[in-house]
This record gives sequence, structure tokens and C-alpha cells, in this order.
Amino acid sequence: MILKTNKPKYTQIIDAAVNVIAENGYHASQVSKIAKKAGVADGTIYLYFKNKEDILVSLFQEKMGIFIEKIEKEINDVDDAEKKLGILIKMHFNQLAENHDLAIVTQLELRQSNIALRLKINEILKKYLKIIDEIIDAGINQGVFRKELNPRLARQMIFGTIDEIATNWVMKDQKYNVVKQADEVHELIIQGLSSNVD
Amino acid sequence: MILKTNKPKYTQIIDAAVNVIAENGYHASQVSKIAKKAGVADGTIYLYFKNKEDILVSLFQEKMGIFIEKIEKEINDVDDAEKKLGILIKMHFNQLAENHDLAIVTQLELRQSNIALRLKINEILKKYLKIIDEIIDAGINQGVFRKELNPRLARQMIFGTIDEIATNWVMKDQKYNVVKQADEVHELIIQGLSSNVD
Amino acid sequence: MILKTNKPKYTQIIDAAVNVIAENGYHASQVSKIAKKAGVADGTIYLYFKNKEDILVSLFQEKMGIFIEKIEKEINDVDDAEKKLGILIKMHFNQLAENHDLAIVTQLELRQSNIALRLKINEILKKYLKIIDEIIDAGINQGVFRKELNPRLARQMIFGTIDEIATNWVMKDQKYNVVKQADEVHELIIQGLSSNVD
Amino acid sequence: MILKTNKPKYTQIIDAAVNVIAENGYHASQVSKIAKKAGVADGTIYLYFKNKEDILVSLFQEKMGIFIEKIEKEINDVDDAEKKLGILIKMHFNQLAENHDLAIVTQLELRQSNIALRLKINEILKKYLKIIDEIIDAGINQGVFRKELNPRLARQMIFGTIDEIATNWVMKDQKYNVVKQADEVHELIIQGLSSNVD
DNA sequence: GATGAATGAGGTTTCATTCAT
DNA sequence: CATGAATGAAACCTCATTCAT
Repeated sequence: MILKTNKPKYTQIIDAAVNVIAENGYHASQVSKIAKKAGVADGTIYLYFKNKEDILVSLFQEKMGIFIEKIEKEINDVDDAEKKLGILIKMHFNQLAENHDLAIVTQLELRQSNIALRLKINEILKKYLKIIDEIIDAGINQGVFRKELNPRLARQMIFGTIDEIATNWVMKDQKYNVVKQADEVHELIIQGLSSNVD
Repeated sequence: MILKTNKPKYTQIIDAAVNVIAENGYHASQVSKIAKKAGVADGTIYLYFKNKEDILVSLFQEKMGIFIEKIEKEINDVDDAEKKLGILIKMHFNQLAENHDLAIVTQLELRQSNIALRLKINEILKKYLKIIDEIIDAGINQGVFRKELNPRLARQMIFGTIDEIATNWVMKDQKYNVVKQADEVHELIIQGLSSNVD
Repeated sequence: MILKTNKPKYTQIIDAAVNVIAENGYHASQVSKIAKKAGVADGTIYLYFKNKEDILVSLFQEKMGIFIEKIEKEINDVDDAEKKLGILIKMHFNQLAENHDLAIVTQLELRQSNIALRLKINEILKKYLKIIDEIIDAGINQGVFRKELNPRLARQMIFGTIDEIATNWVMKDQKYNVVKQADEVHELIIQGLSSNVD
Repeated sequence: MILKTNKPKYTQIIDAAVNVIAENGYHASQVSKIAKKAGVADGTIYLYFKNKEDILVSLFQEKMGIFIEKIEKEINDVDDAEKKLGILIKMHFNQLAENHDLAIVTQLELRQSNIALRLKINEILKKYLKIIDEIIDAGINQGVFRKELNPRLARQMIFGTIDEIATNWVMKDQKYNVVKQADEVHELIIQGLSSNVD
């Protein structure tokens, strides 16, 4: 469906890209298809973006920006690192659940891109990873997380776990409620597997 | 008749594919390049594989088969679930560290493939995930892992953590020793972040 | 949107195809060769035709359309079925003789195509066969052709004869004047072999 | 079905070729398929035939040889040119009707071959065309055919008519009885369309 | 004579990007 | 600003033929 809204073309194109990629898959999302969905001519795309890769990088940047901003806002309202982490997990799942297409694009489709693009995406992701790093630091300082933690490994565990769970959920066509599992995931990350029968 | 025996040519081609993909990247790995590296004619590839995708699926199948077999062997020697998990993590990292090219191919390049291929790869991965599931089950039964664990989430945490760490390590050009961190990762998964100051 | 209008490019490509096929033969007529002769890029072909087969079907359709139109026009000017047939035969040969390349393409090269294409060509030919059928009907009604004629066999005789003569002429490199034989052929079809010494 | 008969391999291969081409079509009849059906190795084909084209030429030669021989035999028993022609037409249809696969191969599939092969086939056909020529000559000499006949055109009419009718019959999946129409076709060729109301 | 594994040339089509209007 | 027709590079796979055994 082509809608000629009064959104600036830049936003129109990015939203069209999300939609087209979610519906057709990364490799079947030609520039011409995105242009058509955005209601602009193929050539117009190149007035707003350097090239196709730039659309995707910008897409990720824009959406991730909003993603991060919302999470930061909520996290800043609490002091306890453990609670911060709980909020981050719940909001991570929540934002994906609220945007069906974006979930598909970020969890599945964009990962098919070439390594150059993936490195750029990783660059953008760093802001998010930094938030996780800060929570870990805070937790250690507050004494709720173990002093001996390797912060990098801890962050990779947190992100790896959340991301794997999100990806599995998208691959199952988002059929179950992943947000409801946030607390369990939180508990898992905080307590690990152990029954602590020391 | 195409038989996937351990004939030299079949193995030659798969090993060439690993090498070519690691060196040139997924999208720049033409069949002709693989054939050249394997020392066979382009057409010979098609005596052993249905099509290009089949090379990649077979590659993953063969290598993952060995990967799993070795891990299973070691794990069966111990009873304690926690130790089993420790072995799995160490061997996972170890096998990637021992095969530089294969690490690049499985952690980075093969993930750029289209969804059809990714689904086939996931199918193969299931055998590995099943081993993790069995460790979790054993741990719960032995009382070393919490009864309340959601086994699926636990498995996703374990795999997500290991995979994220492995991918980061490969993206950093395998510059540090990931095997040395196996114990720390194990501890992280078993104990979580918490300092347990309950 | 691809419109089969009389835009220059569409016609350019078809005419180039006739020329290239006549000169190089059906199997040696690559799309790139046709594009070059038409003075367009390879990809431009696909803005005007679905695929290579579509070039050939369109070629036959366009040329046969003109062929039929011209014959119909002349035939409509006379009433006598016998004369209609005479005109059809003369014009059939004449149009082939006027277009050296097209004669080669339709009589020799296009017949090497696969069955799918041949069926499409046959479909187009039906319009021409229908004209022959109408002449036969008219002739029977006018009493100049025998009442007992099997119209289908009669049509097959007419078309088979004309086509065989045309093909032989093309295979002899169009070295003699086939148009001059039109009257003889007409006589042959009307009177048969018989000397009528009943 | 692969039958290891004690027929010489040469004949085995030709019969397999007829069968394979009739079933799969000209372009889908690879040498390996013919070899398989003949129950020999691919390489064995090249002990009996120079190349693939040679199989097809030999096939046509062998089968046409039998075809012609039978017709000649019957024709020699009568003197009247008109009757000779009647026999030729009936036997032409009859031999095609008796060999379903061969009819498909000669009327449809072999015509998709390249021009080089078609020229060789025409060379073989000449023996058959010569028989027709002799009938025409005899008819003129006997006074049953018109003196003024152009013998070449007459031969092209006869062969073109018979061939067109045979081809149409094969394209209609040989669903009706073409042999029954032989007399009508004969009459058509002898008397033409005309009702002779001079 | 017979085998069949190996060879390697060759072509259709897609799609990101440009640029004249 | 916007258009969209035109560009042209690039690769998977088939199959007739060979030749060492």
C-alpha cells in the first residue's frame, strides 16, 4: 500500500524499507521495491541516501536510536542495577513485540547483510552495549554483582542471551508472548543455572 | 550416482569451500573459485553436490557432525551436569580456536546466507542444542540446577552466551585466547551475575 | 511498465533479432548479440521483453500480424474463392521474398525452438490458417471447390504445399524466383496432378 | 526399461534413442540418458557413433531405409502411377501409425535440430523424394498426370501435403486414424480443390 | 571391447546506480 | 527537487566428449 503522507521523504523511505524487507526478505528487497512502497521514484532515493547500504544503516540508526532512548529514560528512573537490568530486558522484548516488522528486520533479515554492513551495524549497537556495560559497572559498585566479573564477558552473556531469545521468538513467528518471559530471563541472568546448594 | 562417502574429492571440495569462504567472504565465493582451490573442474563439483547450496549445507553438516561427536564423547565420560557444561563450553571454544577458517565461516560468513539455507543449518544445529538440553535436564535431576528453570530459556541463554562470545572473538580477528575464558564463562552461566548477598 | 507500443526500442530490438538470427542461426543468437545489434544494453532488452523466448514470440507475432493483415486486405477486394487463393499464394511468397532475413528466420531458424515456443508460434499461426479455412468454405459455397472436400485436409494440403515450397526455396538460399511460380502452385492446388482424361 | 538383448549394440543404441527422444523430447535427450536406456556405458556410445549427431543421423537413416524399402516393394507391384501414389500415401501414414515413438521423433523432435543436422536428414530424405519423382514422371508418361506439371513443384506439393497432415496428426497426439484418410488425401492431390465445372 | 569419472566452455538475467529532462 | 529509462557487470550449472583403467 503506497501512502503519500506528509512525512518527510527520508522517513517515508526508511519506513518503506522496514516494511519491504519484513515482507520480502533482505535479498528480495530491491531499491525499486522500496521506492515504490515509499511512493517515490527510484532516483529520489539517491537524493536522501548515498546508496542502498546507507538506507539500511540509517534505518538501523534511526530505529535503534529510539530504542535506546526509551530504555535509557526508564533506566535512569531507578538506581538499583538489578532493577535496571530487569527494565532493560523487559523493554527490549517489549519494543520488538510492539513492532512486528522491525523485529523481523533486525533479528533476521539485516543479519544476512555483508560483513561491511554488519560492522557498521555493530558500531551503532555499541551505544546499547554501553548501557549494559554501565549497568554491570553499577552492579559491581553496588555490590549486587560479583566483583570478579569480567565485564566484557558479562555483557556478552546478557546481550547474547537476550538476542538469542528474541531471535528464536521471531523465528517462531512471534507466536508466543516473549515479554511475559522477561522476569524469568532476568532471574536466569542474575542467578545463573545453579541451585546454590553450596 | 552421488554418494557422500569419504572419497577424497568430496572432502577436497568441502575443505576448499571452507578455505575460499574464509578468505573471500560468502558472497565472493564463486563455485569456480572453490573448484580451482579444490583442484577439480567446475563440473566435477556437481558430481558430488546437487548445487552450490548443497556444498554449504554439506560443509556445515560434516563439520558440525565432527564438532558434536567430539563433544559428546568427552561429555559422556563425566556424570556431573555442571562439569558436562564446563566441558561443552571449553570444547566449543577449543574447536573453533583450532580451526581458524572454520570459525570465520560458521560464525560470520554462513550467517549471510538466505533464509532457506539458514533453516537447513538450523536443522543441523538442533543436534547440538539437544545435547545442551540433555545437560540441563541432567542438572535439574541431579539437583545442581534449579528446579524452576525454564529449560528452553536456559538453553537459549547457554547457546546465546557461547555464540555471542565466539562471534565477538572472531570479529576481533581471533586475537585473544578465547579458550582461556571458558572457565569464567562457565562460572557466569552457572552463577549468573549475582554476588548472592541474599 | 512495459508497453508493446510502436516505440522505437521495441521495434529496434525485434528487427535486430531477425537480423541476428538470420545471420548467426537460432542457437548462436545470444541476447547480448541482439542487444548489440539493436544498439542497446543487454538489460534494456528486459525492459521490453519478459525473457528471451518473449522476444521470439513477439517477433513472430509482430511480423505474422503484418503478413496476415496485408493478405487479408488484398483478399477482401475479390469475391471469387479461387482468386482469393491465388492472391494468398502469391502474397505469401512475395512477402517472404521481400524480406530475406525474415524468410530464413520463419522457415528455418524458429523451427529449431523448443516445443513450448513452437506451441506459442502455432497459436499465432492459427489466424493464418483461419483465413485459408475461410477461403475453402467460400469456395465450396460458391461451387468452385468440391462439396465433398474435407476442409481440414484441404487446408493442410494448401498450407503444407506452400510451406514446403517456401522452405525448399529458402534452403536453396533463395536463389530462384519463387514468386514467379505462384501461378503454377495455384494451378497445382486447384487442379491437382490429374490430366482429367476421365 | 533397460533390456539387455542380444541385438547388436548399434541397434540397441538407436532404438534407445528413438525411445528416449519420443519420451523426453529432443532437447532433453542427453547422451547419458540414451546410454542408460540402451544398457551401455556413456563411453560405449562413442565406439559405435562418431558423436551425438551421428546417432540421430544414423537413426534416421536406418528407419528411413526400412520405410523406403517397404514402400518401394509395394509400389513395384503396380504399374499405374496414380495407384502407385495411392499406395505411397497409405503406406506413409501406415508406417507412422505403426510406430508411435518413431512418428513423434521424425515429425516433431528431429526438426528441432540445428541446420547442419537438418541438411544431413534432407540428404537421406532424397531417396524418398526420388521415389515420388519417379511416380510423377511415370504419371506424365502414362498420360494420367498433366504434361505441363513442374515436377519439382508437384513433388513438393505431394510431400508437403503428406508431411503437414502427418505432423498435425502427431501434434494431436495421434488421436484419430490417419490411415483412413489416405484415400481422401490421394483424391485431393490428384484432383485438387476444383469441382471442375469448366 | 567396455567403462564412467572427469572435464570446462558458455549464456540468461538481475538490479544498484546514473543522468538527461 | 524529482523522475524513471537505461545501463552492464557478473555467475551457476549442463552435458557432449575423453581416456585411464
